[in-house]
Amino acid sequence: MKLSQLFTKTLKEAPADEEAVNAKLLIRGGFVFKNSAGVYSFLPLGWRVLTKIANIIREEMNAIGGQELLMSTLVEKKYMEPTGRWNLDVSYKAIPQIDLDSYIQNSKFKIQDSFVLGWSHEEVLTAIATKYINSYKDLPFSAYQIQTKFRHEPRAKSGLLRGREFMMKDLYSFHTTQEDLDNFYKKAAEAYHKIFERCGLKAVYTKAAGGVFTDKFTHEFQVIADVGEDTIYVCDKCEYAENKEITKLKDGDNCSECGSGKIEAKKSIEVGNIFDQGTKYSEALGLEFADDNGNKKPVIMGAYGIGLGRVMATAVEVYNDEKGIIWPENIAPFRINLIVLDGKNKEAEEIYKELGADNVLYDDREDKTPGEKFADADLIGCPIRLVVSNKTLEKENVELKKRNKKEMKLIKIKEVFKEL
RNA sequence: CGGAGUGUAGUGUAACGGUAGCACGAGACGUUUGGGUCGUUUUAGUCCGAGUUCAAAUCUCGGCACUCCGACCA
Repeated sequence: MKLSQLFTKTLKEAPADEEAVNAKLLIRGGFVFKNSAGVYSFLPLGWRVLTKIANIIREEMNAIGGQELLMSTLVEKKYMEPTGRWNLDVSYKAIPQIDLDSYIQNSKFKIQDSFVLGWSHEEVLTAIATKYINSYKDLPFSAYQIQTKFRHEPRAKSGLLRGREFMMKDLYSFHTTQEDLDNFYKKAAEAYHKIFERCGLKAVYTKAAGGVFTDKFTHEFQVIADVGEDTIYVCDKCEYAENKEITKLKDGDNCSECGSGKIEAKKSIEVGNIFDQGTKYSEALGLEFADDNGNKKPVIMGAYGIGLGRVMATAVEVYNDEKGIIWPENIAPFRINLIVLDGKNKEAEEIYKELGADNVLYDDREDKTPGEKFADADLIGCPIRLVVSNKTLEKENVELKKRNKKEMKLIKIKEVFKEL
C-alpha cells in the first residue's frame, strides 16, 4: 500500500478527552474512528489489523474442528424468550419504524415481537442445531462465527476495551457427554493460548464466574495490564489464577496449587473466555439427541468467545512507547514500513514491488519531510522500517530498523529480500 | 444508573461579562530534504435551547455529547 494513496492521515495530537492509551494511539494513527462512545469504525489500517487477528483465530478454530458460519444479527423474540434472555439490559432492540396511528390501529404490530440485535448467539445456533441434530451420531460438532455484537453498556470506556458494538468470535460446541465436552474444552483452551501467543499476548488462564451465560465456573484469558478492569489473583510461580469475583485468595497467600508460589493481585484485561454451559440452552430450546438405546437426552454445550477489537486494543496497551504503537509481528497492519527520502527512486520502487503491496506500507509521499515520515512510521508501528535515501544509495544500501529496537543497520539492496 | 469534570475552527489551546486570538492541519507561492524545516498568504470555530444583561464563549436553568470514578459487565 502506498501511503500517498491512503485516505486517512495521522494526527499530531490525540483528542484531549481521551485517556486510554489504545484510544489515543489508534485514533492518532488513523486505525479507527470514534463515532460515539464505545462505537468505532475501523479504517483501512485498523481493519487490516482486525483482519489479521480474525485470520489467526480462524486458523486455530478450524484446527480444532470448528466450522465457520454466519448467523443472523437480528434475533427474534422466539429465540431469546425460552432462555429468559429476551429482556436483559444488555439488549438493543430493533423496532420497526411505523407511524403511531397505524401502530395503534393495526394490532398485528407489536413492539415486543420485534428483534434484538444479537449480543450472543447460543439460542440461534441451538435452534439451528435442532433441525440437524437427531442422533448421537451427529455429535459432537462445533461451529463459530466472527460477527459484530451489540451490547448496551451503561458505561462504555477505555477506548476499544469496552464498547457497545464490537467484533467477536463466538464458537459453540455440542456434545453427548460431559467427558466429551471437557476434552473439547481443553482443546479450545489450548487453541486460545495459541491464538493469543500468535497475537503477541501472554494470556493467563483464570477461573471465573459465568454471569448470565452459565451457572458453572468458567475460564477467562486475562492479559495483565494496568488499564484492565478486572482483578485477578495469580500465582507468581505456576500461574494458577482466579478472578476477584469468585476467589477466596488474597494478595500474599501461598499458592494452593503448586504450594510454593505467592499469590499476587493484578489488574488485567479479559481477552477471551470459555464456558461450560451444560444443558441450559439445549433444554430451553429442545435440542436433544437419541443415544444408542434410543433414549432422548439434552445436548451438552460449551461456548467460547474472543473480542477481536479488545485483542487489538490490548496489544496497543501492552506494546507502545512515547512515539506510538509497536505492533506484534503477526497483527501489524503491514510488516514493513518502507520510507523513501530525497524524492522517489527506482530502488525503492523495486523493493516495494518485490516485497509486495500487502506486506509493505510504502511512504512515497513527496510533500512530507523526513521527520514527518519517521514520526508517522513510529506512530503506525510496523515491526520493520526500511529507509532508502541518497545517503543509503551511495553504497547501494538500505537502512533497516526494527520498531522495537534502537539499532539500525545498513544492508545491501540485493540482500534485503533474503534478510526479510 | 449515582458521582465528578469538560464541551471554542479538522486537531490542540487562549480570551475580566465588552473586537473570538494563537499554533498545528488543509489550500496557494517560495524554501528545505535523515527526526513533525522556514517564510508570505488563504481557509475555518464558541454543542443545542431558553433566561439574566445595554452586552454572554464567559453567569443561570434545561437538554445533548464526551472523559474519569463507582454500580453493572451477559
